[in-house]
Amino acid sequence: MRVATWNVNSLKARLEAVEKWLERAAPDVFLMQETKLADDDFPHLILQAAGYEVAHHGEGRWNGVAIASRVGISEVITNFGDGPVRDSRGRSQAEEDFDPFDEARMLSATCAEIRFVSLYAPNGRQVGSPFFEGKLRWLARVHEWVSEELTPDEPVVLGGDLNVTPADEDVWDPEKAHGGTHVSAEERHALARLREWGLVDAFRLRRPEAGRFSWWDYRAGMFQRNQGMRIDLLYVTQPVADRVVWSEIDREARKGKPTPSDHAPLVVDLDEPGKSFDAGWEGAMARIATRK
DNA sequence: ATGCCATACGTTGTATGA
Repeated sequence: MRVATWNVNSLKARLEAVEKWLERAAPDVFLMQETKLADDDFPHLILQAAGYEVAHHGEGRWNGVAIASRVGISEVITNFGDGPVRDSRGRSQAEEDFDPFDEARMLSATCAEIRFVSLYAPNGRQVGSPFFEGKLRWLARVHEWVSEELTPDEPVVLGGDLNVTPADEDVWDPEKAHGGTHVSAEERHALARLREWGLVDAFRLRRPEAGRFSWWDYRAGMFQRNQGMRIDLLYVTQPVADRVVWSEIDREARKGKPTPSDHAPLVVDLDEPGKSFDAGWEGAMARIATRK
């Protein structure tokens, strides 16, 4: 069984790229973030034609999370079960009106007897800003929800764009990484609490090396220099960790035409390897190592 | 120190992203 997560940075802009990638990698369960769609605008027929049933939780202009499955989908929960979110089309963007719990950032469903959670953490903007405080509150809510609703001995896959690097080897240069967000001790502590509860970083079970990132800024040739961050994660409970046989970030998907998402998909295989593909790391890492 | 690029919304610019 293959599990994947990808921040697509607008499913409307990326629909063809996503269709092609589903053929390329053939995941059984596929978490998406930043669909940037209202629920009514989700292209269910196109995903259905590709073999997937989809649960989507959107709000229009920003955010939006989904779970696509070809092994069934049930028990859908949105926004921590705390009620509807606000439509972001035409709503206030004032700082004092920011509330991450009024945004479409959390969706959960059961597929093939595993509880999946698709997450899109707030960006945080600047350390110490109201947006950063909101990000920490939201990450704490993830921990609270997991603690109250799940147990570490049941199969859980919690993943998505967490907007936090777990450790320094997950960022090209912690000093230069956006003035502290995504690398701060507070944000990393929030991830550590999830691990202490019973979640394991599935990618790290199979890929211990530094320098394999899932996000690169569009600007300044960051991707070509492999100056990025690993902020897209699949955290799994031990019953799932025991089944992990392979993992990779698909760097090739960051090259899509006409424009790619600024994130690459993360793939984890359970029980047996899925469809094989060249993720493009071997040549890329060799070229980067020889560059001045 | 800032822009670099890309998205949506909607219009020749603004907000957001990480």
